Amino acid sequence: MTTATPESSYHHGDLPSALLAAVGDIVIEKGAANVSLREAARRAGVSHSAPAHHFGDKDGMLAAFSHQGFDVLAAEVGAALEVVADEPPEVRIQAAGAAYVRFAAANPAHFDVMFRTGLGSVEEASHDEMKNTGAMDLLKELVGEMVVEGRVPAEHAEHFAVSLWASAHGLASLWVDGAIPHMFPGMTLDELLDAAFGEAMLMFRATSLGEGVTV
Amino acid sequence: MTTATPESSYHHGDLPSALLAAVGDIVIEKGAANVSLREAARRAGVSHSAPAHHFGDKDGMLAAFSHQGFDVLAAEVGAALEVVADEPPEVRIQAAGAAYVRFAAANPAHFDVMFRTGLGSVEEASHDEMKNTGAMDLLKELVGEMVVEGRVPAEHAEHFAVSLWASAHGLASLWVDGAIPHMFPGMTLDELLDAAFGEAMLMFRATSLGEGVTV
DNA sequence: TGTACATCAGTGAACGCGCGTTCACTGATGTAC
DNA sequence: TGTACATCAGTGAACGCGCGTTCACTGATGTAC
Repeated sequence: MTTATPESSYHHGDLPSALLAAVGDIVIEKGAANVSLREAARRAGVSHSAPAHHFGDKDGMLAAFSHQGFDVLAAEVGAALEVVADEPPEVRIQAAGAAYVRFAAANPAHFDVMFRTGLGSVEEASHDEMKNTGAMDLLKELVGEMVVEGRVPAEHAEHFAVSLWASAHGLASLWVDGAIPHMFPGMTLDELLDAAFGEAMLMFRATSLGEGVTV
Repeated sequence: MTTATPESSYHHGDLPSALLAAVGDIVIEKGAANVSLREAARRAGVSHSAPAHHFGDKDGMLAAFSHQGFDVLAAEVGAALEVVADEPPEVRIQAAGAAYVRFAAANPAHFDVMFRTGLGSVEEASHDEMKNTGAMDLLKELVGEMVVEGRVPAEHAEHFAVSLWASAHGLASLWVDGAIPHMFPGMTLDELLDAAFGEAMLMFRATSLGEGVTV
């Protein structure tokens, strides 16, 4: 049993991971805007020019952090779906939506960099990640199953999909930045997930879309 | 008729407004993280130390920009509600939600700074603005009317309110950062607002909340 | 109408700071023979 | 087992930059009398 921390070694062992962990800490403590190569290096206990070795430049480091988040998100949604693999599509949509919001709540720094970094920044890269992990395909596929089973009129499938995505994304955003706990103290995430993705709600959304009065 | 631009004058005329307009442009072009006092001053054609005169410091300038956004949001939601003042509460909720999303789509820079500046920044100030403009009170009041009319069980009122807020906020976020147009090209905002806040949808949400199967 | 003065708006030089990036380097590790 | 060498990981000095903030200043405007 060797000492767990090889602190006298010249090589770090797993510097990329340590740097990404540092990025997460910085985002939580000082906001995504204050992430810097030098600060991440400092926290990883390494010279300020070391990060460039692994990530090329600052954008590269943030992109790696974001990518890590998309991997975790995909894994967690996937795991949630395995549990309900044999259930009808509305139950699986419910599970996927809940996993999306829970991911955000559990990984606020990642969610922030992935989706909330703001206008003019790495947006397009994020959209591509979203496509590459197949998240959007998955949503469309689940909605597609509901169409096949006759539960969603084909012409409303896309609106249904976007509407679900927006519910999940809005819940995640407001929860992560503390707005919900601030305005409605004591409310739990489980209650909210149930209100937004409860089965009765999903079934109604699926069938009634487009039948409402025009705004 | 004098020349519209008093360019030789020492005093600007309305420098605060010009600076806030510059902030908006910077947010759109380079992201909220790249807003600086000096860049705003440059765009307003004024010395780099002028902004401090009006806003104190950088945080003050961003707070003023955010405040301006909350004012516009409150005005637009108010105007939308006047049109439907005599309608039942679910119609007014629909109108308010649509106004919220339309505000974001029309003022992406403001929406970004108000709500999406990220963890660790001016969050708490934003929550307070939200309270001060009475936006949250308004939502609670409208939902309260539905409770009084027996359309929402009192114990589900808060979940209903949050669920509506999340839908609006998610739609606004995904629309503003281009995710929806990117994933679902050709979709219009009106279609989405109808899907999310259509009257049938609202009525169902109001009555069915909490009756779904637990997640 | 004119003068004195206070107030306000904007200037420009100066400061110190943290940053991203480059580059020649050195320490450590692995591999071929 | 030992040696030579290539490759990789991290160092530290140096650069130039844009920034926020301060401060004594000056130009313009308004107000009291």
